Amino acid sequence: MRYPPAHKASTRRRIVDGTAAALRARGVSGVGVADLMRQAGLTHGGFYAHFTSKDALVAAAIAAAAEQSVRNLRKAVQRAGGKPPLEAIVDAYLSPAHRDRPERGCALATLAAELARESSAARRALTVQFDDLLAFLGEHVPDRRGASRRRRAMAVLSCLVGALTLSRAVDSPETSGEILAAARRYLTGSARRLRASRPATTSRHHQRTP
Amino acid sequence: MRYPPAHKASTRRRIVDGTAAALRARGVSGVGVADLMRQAGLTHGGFYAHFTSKDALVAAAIAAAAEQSVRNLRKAVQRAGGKPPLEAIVDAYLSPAHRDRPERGCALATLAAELARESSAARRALTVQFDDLLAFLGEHVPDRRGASRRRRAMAVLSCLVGALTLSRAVDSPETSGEILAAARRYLTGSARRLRASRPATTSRHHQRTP
DNA sequence: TGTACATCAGTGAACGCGCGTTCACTGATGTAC
DNA sequence: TGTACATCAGTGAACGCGCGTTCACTGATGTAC
Repeated sequence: MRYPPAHKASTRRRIVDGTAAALRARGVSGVGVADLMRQAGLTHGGFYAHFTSKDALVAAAIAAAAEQSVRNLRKAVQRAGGKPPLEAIVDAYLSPAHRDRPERGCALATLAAELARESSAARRALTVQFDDLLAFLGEHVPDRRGASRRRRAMAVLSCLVGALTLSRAVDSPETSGEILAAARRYLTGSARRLRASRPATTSRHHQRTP
Repeated sequence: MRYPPAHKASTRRRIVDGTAAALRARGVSGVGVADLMRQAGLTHGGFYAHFTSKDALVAAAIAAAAEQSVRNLRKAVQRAGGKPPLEAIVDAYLSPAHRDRPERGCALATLAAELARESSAARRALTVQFDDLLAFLGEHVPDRRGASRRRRAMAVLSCLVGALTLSRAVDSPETSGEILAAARRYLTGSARRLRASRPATTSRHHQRTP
């Protein structure tokens, strides 16, 4: 069964991508090595030719999910038209579509609580995702100074992750929608209030760290 | 081994309380029936004389944890002195002490993501905790109208839960502390800004729904 | 060009383990006579 | 007051199951001669 040189790498990618989705849908303890291999069209025995452990696969899958998340939010900013970028991000992140498709969404909302308990490569990968998202948010937050930009990005990200998680956890669809709407309004409202109090910087959404 | 009439109830309470702690420390899939019974000084066989299933115990434990959470926050408000109640709540919820003791803390932060995936009695219990915390926050939020009070309480709760979860997930102690501080500042700052813009209501923290 | 061999991604049986749940049993006590 | 029996919280062996991981093996292909 000798395969072309790129074959193994493409199999690996298939396993990682499938895991990235399954993981966000069912959590780390909700996915099994055998399931994941079957999903990639393989049997479980070959798993350890690709990864040293389940944790290593989970870490790789989180890294893949993280890239996808940031890419999606960048797209949302580009598609936003006249909308301030931060508003576009908040609307996309706190949309019913994101809530209803955890398998394609932000891994922080689905995995942070579970991974907080263990010290693993997976936790490391999740921290990297956190840093990436934070840097991305920092580009679009209305503050001027680096320190306050980082602070606000952290607060906004907390709100995003918390609201999405709660909107998924609550068992009433009405309440779920209310949570998303309330957080959207709170986040974009407080940015507007800040811009209004500092008219000089109103249109500086795209400012970046030097 | 006939026991006094109150004996069974007190055993049940011991199991529930132990589970309420273990659950928040290790998650639903991280605790086993046998462990929990051993922790209460019993063997696993007697479990089903007290509960119909693991899920039923988890639901009871979440209800117990919820009561404790709200009680703790009420205490924080009473102990606050001159501090606005909302600020006392935010400071208590986003304290390093709360972060470092998940087993005594808010169940939303530890269990929401995990329970969002299943429809169970446990998820129902968590929704009740959400409603309780929301009502409690609603008592102390700076808004006047009921609808905007509920909206703001939802946004604040989202921020609290998200920041606590992220501060536990991130693997750098410095970043963890920064997240807590940033969310504290954001939440109390935006309430202050709102109060400042409506001087007439500055001292109405304790106002309640009629 | 033809033959023998090395390679290595993938197979499938097996491992020890912990899980939630079931069930026949125990034995100290309260109750009936 | 003394004896026989019912009660029932708790015991511990056993169940089927799925888990992560290991390992001897397969077999189509590229390479060496």
